[in-house]
Amino acid sequence: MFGTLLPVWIIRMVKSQKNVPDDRSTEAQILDAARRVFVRRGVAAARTQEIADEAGVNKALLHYYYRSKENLADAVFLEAARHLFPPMVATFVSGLPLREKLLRAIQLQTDAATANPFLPGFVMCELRTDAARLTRLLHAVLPVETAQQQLVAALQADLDAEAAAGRLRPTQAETFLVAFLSLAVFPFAGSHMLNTLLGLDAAALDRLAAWRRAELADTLLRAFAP
Amino acid sequence: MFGTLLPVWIIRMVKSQKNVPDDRSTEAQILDAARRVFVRRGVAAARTQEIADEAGVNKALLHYYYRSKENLADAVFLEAARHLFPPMVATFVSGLPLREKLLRAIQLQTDAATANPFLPGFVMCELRTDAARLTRLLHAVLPVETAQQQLVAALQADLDAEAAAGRLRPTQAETFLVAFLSLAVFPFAGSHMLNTLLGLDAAALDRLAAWRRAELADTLLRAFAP
DNA sequence: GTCTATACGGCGATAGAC
DNA sequence: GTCTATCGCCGTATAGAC
Repeated sequence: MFGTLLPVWIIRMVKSQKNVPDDRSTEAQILDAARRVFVRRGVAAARTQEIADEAGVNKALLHYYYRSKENLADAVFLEAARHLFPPMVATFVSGLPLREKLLRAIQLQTDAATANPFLPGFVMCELRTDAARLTRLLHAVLPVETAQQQLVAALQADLDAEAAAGRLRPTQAETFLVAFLSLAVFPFAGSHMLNTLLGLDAAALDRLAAWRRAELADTLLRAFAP
Repeated sequence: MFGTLLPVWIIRMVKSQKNVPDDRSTEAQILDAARRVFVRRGVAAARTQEIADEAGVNKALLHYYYRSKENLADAVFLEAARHLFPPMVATFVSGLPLREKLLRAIQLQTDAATANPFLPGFVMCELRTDAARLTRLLHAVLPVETAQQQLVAALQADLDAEAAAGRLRPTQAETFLVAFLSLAVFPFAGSHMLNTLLGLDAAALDRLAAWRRAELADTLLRAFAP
């Protein structure tokens, strides 16, 4: 259907508007290799040669499929983000009780960070100095403004209801949300820091992750109790 | 006292063993410029030419004083870390009541992160994939193992005492410490993420910082209350 | 101490052959 | 689609004038 001499990024632009399934051979191998190397080295320190070696192809093929290391990093991010952000937003705007929302959100975040350690580090580090790029990537995954408004509005309604019932203090949704994200994301994003700074090894970090799955929702609710 | 033809990094090695005050002219200007450029671009994306321009000196002088970009980044880190980590450890091993310790620690962390946005990002991002370097740098600032043990032991004693008095649930020091660091550090380290993801502007982040200074200690204690 | 000038090597990007 | 060869940028390093 597509001429074999067309650069792949042009084919991809057409396919992305037509739901044509991608060819999952060399292109996917490069993406998998890139994810592994990015996780191992960080994007900045990753060498395209190492990615090519790990994928078993030539360095020039990376350019053929993705045109630049930056695009390759974006593709890795998007693949992971599509599996995390939409379900996360859907959870918070669902009709579930607040405690159930928190439990599901923690489950989503924990599973995503375990399956894909790339995501938190990439967002916090590589995109730190390029807000425009982060904005562009997020808009490829979510209707950001709409999702923000709906999520914050739904959470504020939950918090107001809990406050009216005397189960929580009056609380701003932003405050609660930042506390939630801090407790859920930081231990993954900063695992190296915790390892060196506090001497927490992989086993200790696993225990903490288990604690979060079991206790974080109730701990957070207790933190904002009257 | 030192020959003016000796490379500065050798002079520095001698001075660091003798408490000789550094010359605070060109060398300090380079350090200040490097800090600004590193904060603006991230270390990996920072160009040594931009640092030299910003310091008003030639690129060769960077090599004369610091030998490499990595050494320059280390120097920026050490300057900031010396002002944060030792007082932080001292606070936790002091004889103050737990609530006072938390209030002081939050004050220290907030002041440090405000005065020096370089630190959390540098540790979480640039040192993420180089544990050996982080370890080496920390040992230049603190007796890491000793400090870790004393801090965790002191905190565990506090938590046990509070639990015995019925004011807290039985709590592991590691769990409490990670929760504290998450809530105190993440909003700074991930400010760009919060900005784009949740639409929090600088004013909103300032309000959250004010909230943490005023409320975080009690919120954290409430989170681990019976 | 500070500068100009220059060289080397690594790496990302790219052209062109097949 | 895949490869070889090459270009250009940048960090590092050094020589040498003042």
